Amino acid sequence: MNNAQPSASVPAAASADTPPAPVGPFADYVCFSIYAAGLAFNRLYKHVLDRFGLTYPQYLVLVALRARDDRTVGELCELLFLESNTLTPLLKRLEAAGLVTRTRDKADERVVRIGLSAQGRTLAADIACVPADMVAAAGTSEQDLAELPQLIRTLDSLAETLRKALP
Amino acid sequence: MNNAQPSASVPAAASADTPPAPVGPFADYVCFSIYAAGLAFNRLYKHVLDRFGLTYPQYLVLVALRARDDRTVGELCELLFLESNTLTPLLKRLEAAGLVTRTRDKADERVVRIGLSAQGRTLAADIACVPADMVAAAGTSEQDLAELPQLIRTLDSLAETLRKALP
DNA sequence: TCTAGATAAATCGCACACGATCTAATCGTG
DNA sequence: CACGATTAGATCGTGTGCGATTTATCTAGA
Repeated sequence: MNNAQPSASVPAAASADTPPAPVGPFADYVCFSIYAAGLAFNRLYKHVLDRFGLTYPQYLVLVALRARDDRTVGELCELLFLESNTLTPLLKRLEAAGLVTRTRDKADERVVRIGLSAQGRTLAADIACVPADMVAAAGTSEQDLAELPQLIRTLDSLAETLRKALP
Repeated sequence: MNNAQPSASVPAAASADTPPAPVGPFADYVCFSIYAAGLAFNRLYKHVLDRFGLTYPQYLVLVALRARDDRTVGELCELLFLESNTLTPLLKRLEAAGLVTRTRDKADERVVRIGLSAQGRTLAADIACVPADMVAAAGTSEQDLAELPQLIRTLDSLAETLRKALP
């Protein structure tokens, strides 16, 4: 009811101060904040990852493979919360770039295993500086940094709730 | 240093418990949490918005126009943090669907003004139930709800920092 | 054994999202 | 008034993302 709505919650901020949602500030506004933060992160990542020729999800795949190699497509889907119809073409692009290998599993021909090529392993090591680059590029304030652990916990919990709500 | 990392932080969770980022848990993991939460929200929105035939950004445009009509493309870009190259085709789709009108501004022929059609106004009123639908579909817990105002503040502040870091 | 279901990826169509670039219109300064 | 600079949208190409479907393989049960 009486929560001081920060002015950045866009759909409401349009007209002066009418909270139009009958259920309170949730749903619309937390969605939008996540959406907008995702856009902003993606844009900054584009710039930071540009010199590696990688997109953000491609970067995530390399980080996952650096931690452990020879993963199946399904494992990567689960890790990144993506569907195979998104990952398959992405992985083919990484293969075309010479960064990963895609081989049918001998034991189960349905499964495709993804491994790092030599070049991919080198790049996976090189991108270890990306988190630091992001912090530097963002010029993150101490205040923001202090709130991040709680932010992550809340986001992960929320995302888990949403994922469980789907068929 | 010693923050109990929830297991959902994917790129690290791959190998047992090695925090690979030299700068601490930021950058990589908060990005990923936002990314994953955005994916989850988007998927749930797809299902909720399906009966209206709208996507999430299309829904945002209608909500913005419901609050105030006859906006310029640039105003909508600013509100939604999108570029014209994203909004222009989206608005053309909404126009093709008969929901909005696109007219050149008489005073400044460079400007295109977006208005709601009669059908668009009806739909904009109908989608007022979407926030409640989302809450219902998500089965949001009381605990999550309590943390949302702080979550929104942190996300908006973070997004603002990121946006200011770009050219 | 042989086939009905289940499973893993892949394919298809559509809609964002962005960087780079283009066009048309307006503005600013001489 | 003129003309370079700016501004508002639009266009183009690439890369996600997802729902629906398809293909190939594997597994269970009669």
